Amino acid sequence: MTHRTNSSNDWRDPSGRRLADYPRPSLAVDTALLTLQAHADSWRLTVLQVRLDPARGRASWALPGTFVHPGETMADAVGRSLRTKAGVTGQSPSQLHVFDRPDRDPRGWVVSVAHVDVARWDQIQPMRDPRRTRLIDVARPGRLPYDHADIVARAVTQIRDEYTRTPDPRRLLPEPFTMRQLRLVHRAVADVPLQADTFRRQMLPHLVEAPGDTRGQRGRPAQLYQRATDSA
Amino acid sequence: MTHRTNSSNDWRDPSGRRLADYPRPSLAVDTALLTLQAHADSWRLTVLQVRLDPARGRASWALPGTFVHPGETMADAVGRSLRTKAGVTGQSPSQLHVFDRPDRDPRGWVVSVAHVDVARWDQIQPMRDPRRTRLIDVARPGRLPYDHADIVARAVTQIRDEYTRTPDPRRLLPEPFTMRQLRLVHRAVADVPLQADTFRRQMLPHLVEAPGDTRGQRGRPAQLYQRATDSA
DNA sequence: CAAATAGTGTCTGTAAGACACTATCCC
DNA sequence: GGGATAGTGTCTTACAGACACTATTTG
Repeated sequence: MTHRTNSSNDWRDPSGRRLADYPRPSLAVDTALLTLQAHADSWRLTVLQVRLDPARGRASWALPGTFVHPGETMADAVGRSLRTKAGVTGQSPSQLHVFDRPDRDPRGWVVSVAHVDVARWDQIQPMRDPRRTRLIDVARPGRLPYDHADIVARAVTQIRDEYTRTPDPRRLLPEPFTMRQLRLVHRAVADVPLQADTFRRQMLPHLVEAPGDTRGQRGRPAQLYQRATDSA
Repeated sequence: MTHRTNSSNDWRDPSGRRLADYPRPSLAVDTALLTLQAHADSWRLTVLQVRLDPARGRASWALPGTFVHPGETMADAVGRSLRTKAGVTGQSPSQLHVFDRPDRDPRGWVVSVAHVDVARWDQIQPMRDPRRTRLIDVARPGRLPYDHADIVARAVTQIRDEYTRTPDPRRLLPEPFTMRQLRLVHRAVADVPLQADTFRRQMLPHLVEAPGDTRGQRGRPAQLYQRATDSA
């Protein structure tokens, strides 16, 4: 909607009514925060869930979400919900889909914008309260209320798609990193084996060599890399 | 946001307030309806714009949009705005992006969900009122208010992306069609020359032959095709 | 016949996928 | 040396892009 008007909240439409006189929905955000969890010598891809109102009978889990407050962007609200409900900070989720069935929430007219991001759990774990948060494998996210199972499925598809094009676009790895570290991260996201030589040749055009010494591990020392500027 | 509650609008939060007691944004939809316009013996890709409030001085144009009403989905609102503002029916736009800067609309807190679809103008033209609607080349959409220039750019990118994968996914062509008709439509969307032989070999796996006679045109008659079920 | 469009044969370059091999470290 | 990891050479297959050619119609 786009009528240009004088800049004041006294704006009135042709029938003399102000914007605030019309019914409006509540605006919510829900976030699928996919997390890489260390598991044996690789990673597992899970999704962060938070406990709903523990007073209400048996455990019930959902994606973290909140209503958007006035003066706030959806990104602000996502950050706030992750911080207050799961102790997670520093994420920058992106929009995934808007859920707007008028009857989707029994509390009334609530439109929810689903968001997605990825993080390594070992970088955000210190703030976790295990009684209020849990990490569930993305393949079996459990019973989730509302559209949350749908959100998880879309989130996984979205992130897998991003990770087929470019090296670690969500910056799970700090630079510089070795090709092996990059491959293990991509392996966890994609959930299919990635052959080392093919993967290397796909990624090399989007990487530049970085200085540094990787001796001290088993095997031949590896070259360090950074993301090339063309791959963000 | 996702607390499971009893299904009634009397729901109250821990401080005893109802949903309706919290401030809510107005929810709007805006639609970039890209249109293929016959032009010489090919097509031009344009975007539909509608005139804003003609009483307000010199002409000003914008993408069609409206506020979402209670009980309505965003898809409903998009259909209503296209019908009442441009006389266009039968489209099924898809979500593109949510614009939510708190200060983006001088009338107050307005969150807008941008949508996109494509149509052939010769199929919707009969209802057009030329004083209230116009079609502008997508490369130079003119001065547009709010985020509308951004919406057009995203819409074009989105549609071009869809049309690189599959034959006419938005069903601009009625079945059956010839390879030439398909190529001209894709050519207009992509805005780059498409070589006939390469295009054919890319599309054939997603098409099945259809019966019918195409004699009566210039040159050798062409095979008719339908979309294969795997390319919806 | 010419003009026009439809469709195929084929060459070249590139890249994915796979396997084998070499390279360089730690123990 | 043996084990482990890093990295390269190279073969096969596939396919995009391009050009040339054949095929079938109208006028």
